[in-house]
Amino acid sequence: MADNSTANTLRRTGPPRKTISASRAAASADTAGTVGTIDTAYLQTLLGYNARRAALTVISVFLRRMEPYDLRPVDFSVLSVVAHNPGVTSRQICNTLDILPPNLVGMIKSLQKRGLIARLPHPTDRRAQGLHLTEPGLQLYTEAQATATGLEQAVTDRITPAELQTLNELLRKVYAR
Amino acid sequence: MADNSTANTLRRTGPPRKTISASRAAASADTAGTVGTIDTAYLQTLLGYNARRAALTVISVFLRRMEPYDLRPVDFSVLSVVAHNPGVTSRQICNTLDILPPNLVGMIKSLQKRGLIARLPHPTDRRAQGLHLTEPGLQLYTEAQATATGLEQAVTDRITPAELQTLNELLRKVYAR
DNA sequence: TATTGTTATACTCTATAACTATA
DNA sequence: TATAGTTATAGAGTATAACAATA
Repeated sequence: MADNSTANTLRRTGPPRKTISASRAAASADTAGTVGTIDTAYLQTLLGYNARRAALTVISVFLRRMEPYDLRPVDFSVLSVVAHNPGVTSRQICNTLDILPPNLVGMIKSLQKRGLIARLPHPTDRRAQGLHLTEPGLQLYTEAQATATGLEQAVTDRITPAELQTLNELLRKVYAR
Repeated sequence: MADNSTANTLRRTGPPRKTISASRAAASADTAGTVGTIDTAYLQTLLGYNARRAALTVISVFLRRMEPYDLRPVDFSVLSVVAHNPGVTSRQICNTLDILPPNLVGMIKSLQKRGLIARLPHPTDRRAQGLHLTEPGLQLYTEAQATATGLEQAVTDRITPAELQTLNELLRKVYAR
């Protein structure tokens, strides 16, 4: 935790401060030019900063635990959407996960090459293709999903399950626009 | 919000599901191969997914509103640390913001070239250099900080200020390890 | 021997333009 | 005329190795 003496003046809920001179003075009052503990109190008031740091923390654990399945977060997300929405098209995945079409092509190709997904002709639109998990794909994804659920519990061991649910709900309210 | 009939079975707080067949059946029961609304209920239970989506949402607004200052999120973070910790060293910034030293060099160089920061000889360590905001740097950062505070309020208009504070506190508990 | 700042470089991620086949 | 999928490619972001100067 950062120094509370300066944090209190920065974390107040009122209007934005006009200057930052108070906290500058507080941070450099003791020595001339050297800094001990770094004051990040202001950045810690920013949702963008906190959300990004938290996401990177979770993702680093994700990368480690998903190594056995050779799945990056985006691969897992794609598999998850296909698993829960058999017959989904590439374009639908792009819209759902905010992936640009050219960047999805390689992922789909790779997952298909690994035998995890299959592309079937779309029943009504000959331009599109319906994506489905293969049997090995379903087996791998099922294990990966259990791993994902487990690592979430591990990485959130500093908050209660109720707090985690609150956290997820609040985050969804921010990005669901 | 996603379909609650399937979401309820996926969002429960018990142990991980062994299979995903129930939600697959639910998603594809009506038509053979086509998908209407995409079910992302499972992904929405993952903090990693929600935090990343929320961060990207905030960042996209950040990029737009910070255009007048020509500051990316990382530039703003660096300026913020320097502003609140005059005399801080590059290495300290790297440790604080999780930036690798080689990737900070160019940013510092650029901010210095723009006349926003100055590198002064470190008082006790001749290898290091203390970073400080210039007067124009302080002026620009002060405006940018007010803009950042303002855009946070705009992007979190779906939750209350109290909820935002809860959200930020919970996120910090996740990444402060 | 370890650390600060740096260069060079490779790798990954993200974004844009343009094409084809079909709607 | 618009959309689904694709190719090629550019740009931004992130990573490792290795070096000189100093601790």
